[in-house]
Amino acid sequence: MSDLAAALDIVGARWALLVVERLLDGPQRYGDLQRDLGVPTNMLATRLRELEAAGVLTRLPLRHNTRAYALTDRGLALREAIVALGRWGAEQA
Amino acid sequence: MSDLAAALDIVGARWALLVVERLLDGPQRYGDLQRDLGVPTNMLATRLRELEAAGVLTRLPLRHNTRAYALTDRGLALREAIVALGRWGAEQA
DNA sequence: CGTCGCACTTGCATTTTGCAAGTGTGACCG
DNA sequence: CGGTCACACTTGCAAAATGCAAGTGCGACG
Repeated sequence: MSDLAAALDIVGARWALLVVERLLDGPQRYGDLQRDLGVPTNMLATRLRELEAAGVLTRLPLRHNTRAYALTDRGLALREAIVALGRWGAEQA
Repeated sequence: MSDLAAALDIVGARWALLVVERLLDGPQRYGDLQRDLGVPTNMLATRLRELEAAGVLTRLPLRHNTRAYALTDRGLALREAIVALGRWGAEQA
């Protein structure tokens, strides 16, 4: 499997990169991600579980039943790729 | 829709970026892509149609019922993003 | 005129995604 | 102490995307 295929295996699923992009601005709560991205709640829950398992993000417990999701170093390392893809997308206007 | 979302709308589908990556090495024929990537033939046909419609690649007629697929400028512009994602994928070893 | 390679298409099973509604839990209000 | 609320999910089911296997069309070549 190529390097690109390995990357897509982790962040190639629908919404995954968009979640990571949102977290580049700092930790976010579940409801914030949901409202900002418009992602279906079950998909968001699934993606967050997968990305946590892949070591891309972690859960930070806040108060009682509230937590925030924050990128790990591995997640932050996606910034370059996300910026590059975003620039490409912007050029298609 | 964000720039990233716009990009993923075009190259976010499964196999799409892998096809583009393969074409960064130069034009390829259908059978070559299929064998090199291990992509199901109907998916490959669908992706090639979509990527052509999006202006990412073009068909170059060779002889009779053979053609090659080549990236357009728009397709070549994905190189930076693909390299960045590939590097990230390599770091996860 | 029959066979071959190439580029697909088609039919159907499996998997992923999406929508809508429901669940659990602790804080806060009266 | 009971009721309501916000938040973070889970669940059930329909729709869409993906994958597998087999089939089609069509020039070239013998």
